[in-house]
Amino acid sequence: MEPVAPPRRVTIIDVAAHANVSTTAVSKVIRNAYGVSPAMRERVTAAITELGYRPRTAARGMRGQTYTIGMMLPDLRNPFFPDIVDGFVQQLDGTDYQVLLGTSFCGHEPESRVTDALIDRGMDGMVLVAPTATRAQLNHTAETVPMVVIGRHTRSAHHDTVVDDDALGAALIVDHLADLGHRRIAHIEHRENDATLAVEMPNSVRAEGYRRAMRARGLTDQIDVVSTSYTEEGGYSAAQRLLNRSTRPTAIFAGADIAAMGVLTAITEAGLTVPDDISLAGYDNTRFAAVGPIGLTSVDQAGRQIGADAAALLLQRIADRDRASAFVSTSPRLVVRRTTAPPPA
Amino acid sequence: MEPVAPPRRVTIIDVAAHANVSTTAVSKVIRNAYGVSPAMRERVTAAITELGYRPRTAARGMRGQTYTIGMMLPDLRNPFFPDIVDGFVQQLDGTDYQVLLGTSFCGHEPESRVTDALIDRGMDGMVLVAPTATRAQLNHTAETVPMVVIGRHTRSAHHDTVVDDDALGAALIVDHLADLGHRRIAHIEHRENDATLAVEMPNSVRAEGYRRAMRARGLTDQIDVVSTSYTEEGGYSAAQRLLNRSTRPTAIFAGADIAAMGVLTAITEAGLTVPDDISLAGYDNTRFAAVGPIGLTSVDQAGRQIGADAAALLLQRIADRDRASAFVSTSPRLVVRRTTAPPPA
DNA sequence: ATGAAAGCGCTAACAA
DNA sequence: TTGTTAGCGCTTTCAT
Repeated sequence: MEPVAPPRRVTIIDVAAHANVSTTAVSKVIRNAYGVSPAMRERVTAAITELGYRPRTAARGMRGQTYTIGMMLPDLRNPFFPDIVDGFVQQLDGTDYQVLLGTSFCGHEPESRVTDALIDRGMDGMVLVAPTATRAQLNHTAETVPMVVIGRHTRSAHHDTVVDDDALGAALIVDHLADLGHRRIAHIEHRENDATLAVEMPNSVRAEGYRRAMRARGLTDQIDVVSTSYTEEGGYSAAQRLLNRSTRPTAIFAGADIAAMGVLTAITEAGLTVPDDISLAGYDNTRFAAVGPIGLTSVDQAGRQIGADAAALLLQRIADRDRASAFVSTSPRLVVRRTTAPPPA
Repeated sequence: MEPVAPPRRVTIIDVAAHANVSTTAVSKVIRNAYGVSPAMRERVTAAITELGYRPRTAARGMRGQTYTIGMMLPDLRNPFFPDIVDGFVQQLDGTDYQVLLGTSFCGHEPESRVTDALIDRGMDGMVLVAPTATRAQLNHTAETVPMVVIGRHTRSAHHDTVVDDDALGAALIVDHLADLGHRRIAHIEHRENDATLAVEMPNSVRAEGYRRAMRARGLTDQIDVVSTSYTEEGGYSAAQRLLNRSTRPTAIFAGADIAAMGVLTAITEAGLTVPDDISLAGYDNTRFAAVGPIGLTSVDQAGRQIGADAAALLLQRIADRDRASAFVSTSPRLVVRRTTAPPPA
């Protein structure tokens, strides 16, 4: 028995022949387009079912639509991102769109490569989560394809934007810690070298919000920011540095829960206890913050809602590319758990 | 100023015209195909750069290749999966392939929908992580597109398979706990209703490995399995049930770290302490297991290696679809931390 | 080594 | 309402 060639895929032509109609009719039926009689629709639908026909996206893509939405995530390890994805996907449930994720793993697949790859694949729409591209690049992309940006603090006429009020969130933490009596409150930020980006990226806005809140509480001389990345390793190494200070902070505010996890490890290894020896707060209120023995004080930024908002905006933009752009800012909420307490006496 | 139409994308024809050559020549250059003089290559490359040309995947897809590999993940929240993705993507680094992720979020976007969507989008290859499709479905898919399956304990002539020896991993935990003196060791499994699938799914194999190991240690009458899902919520509710038993277990073996996190929360809420009151072990050795205050005893199954192996196999299969299929089984490793200790006296 | 031209499977403009 | 047909941007014979 010789190897059987993989059976050719069923095309619109097969369906048309099987139903004794034109390919146009079939095309109209699968697109729910205007101008098909009920009888025609029924015949075609029957043929489609019988033959198990599914349109090839590449062919449709040649004519404009791929029914695919691309999502760019900077990092799959940060447990906050799945919340966004979840809200996004759920909002799209019931539509014809399929969400595909591209991820620029910590740099060894640069963001622009992923974004370009998504464009080259003819996405009908794109969502970029905390992109580090320049404004010009973002606008350029947005002129090519309907786009929503999550996390960047910039208004653009070309794309919609959904952000959390990161400055407020940071202030919530600083005020909470200051109210508890802390003065030496350190912050761990995700490094941002580009000065232009710094005013727009969520990580930088949190850091700046921290500084401002510290000043507002009269703690200007206590401002202490360590730059690393929003990863466990980043939090770990940053905490090591902080714990080695001659006078170590009584509280650490990590800009992301994922970094706070690394901080916890470093604190534990140093033989210290949270919150007796040192207080710790995170950001994002990921599910891991709620885990029993951790009980991390954090800031909730409703990732699912952010994702859902982004999806709704993207659908609108796909429907009308020229509609005025929206800028949605959601309010964060402080979630106090057991990692924050008054400083040791 | 009227709204400017989005500039038409640069095509191969533009490049050909700009370089004064045929489109064939351009095509050959971008594919590194045989039969291009150095001079020709240089001219074309220059034109491509100058015009910023990038081929449209849809058009290439019409002729066979999309340079895209689809990855189906069952759940983005399980922190073990990013490890696999990471290894996979890194192995593909330097090739022309782009990895795109489809995810079937906890069922509200069923697995088959995602798989079909990836096929319809003309993926050059696919990786399915812990798919729940029937063998027949998997084989059918594999006849359509080069495919690697991660996690299923079945040999197939049509696709390659990469698995962890889950039975051994489960035994490592049971033996470890039994050696510590535990007898009432409960297991939390990810439910599998289909009896046929049960012998193939990693979750079921872990549960069966647990049972076998218990019997081998003479603990047959202590076998206690709670079925939920490998999620935090699943672990949480399962633990609640276990802690309400008239005689509660002295140790819990959660089939996944993510479930163990929920168990920790339940234990904490019950006012119990780990490992003094009760021991806990997980599986996957995710990064969260290592976090300081947790220190979860777990089983390492080298997700990055699994991902890398899968990628290597997939590349081979794309190059030669008829090559004999491989079945790679990796050995798990016990990682003892601080959540396991002898049972209370 | 190079180029002309057919065609992949759809959609949409136009005819009937 | 229904069908005919011209492409979309590539790749790939097949000539030259």
